[in-house]
Amino acid sequence: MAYWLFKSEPNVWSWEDQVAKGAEGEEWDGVRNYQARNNMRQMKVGDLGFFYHSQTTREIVGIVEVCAEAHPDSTTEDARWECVDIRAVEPVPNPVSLDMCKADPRLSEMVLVNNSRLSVQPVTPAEWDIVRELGGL
DNA sequence: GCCAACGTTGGC
DNA sequence: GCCAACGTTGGC
Repeated sequence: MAYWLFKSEPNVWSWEDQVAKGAEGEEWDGVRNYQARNNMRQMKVGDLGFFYHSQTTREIVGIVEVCAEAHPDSTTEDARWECVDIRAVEPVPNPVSLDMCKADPRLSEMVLVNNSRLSVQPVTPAEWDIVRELGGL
């Protein structure tokens, strides 16, 4: 079981959009970055992830679960790009902002803090627990 | 809206 | 295979 973080601009695909998809889930398509794709290739069904809103509120707002492993991205003909499907599991009661992550010394190695441009990131089990706790879960 | 950081592309 | 130019992302 591994942990991840998915970043999305809420005006393009928000947590509310993800929740509306329900248990069926939705393709995490549109990723055109090799590092992010390689992360998705490593995902297994049942892996959990944080859902992060970039650009606007900059906070972790929900928990998602991988419900389909990497497959071709339906939004391109280019066979290089693959994506997984994810479904919403539960909201984070107290969204965890980027500032909160930066302020917590235990999260100083978090990819979100150090490489803000990577859109699909790994999260360590220790970071997972800390962020859940900060979020009130 | 600006700009720094980063990734990708393409000429050589 | 290097590197300059360019495009994109995302925090501020």
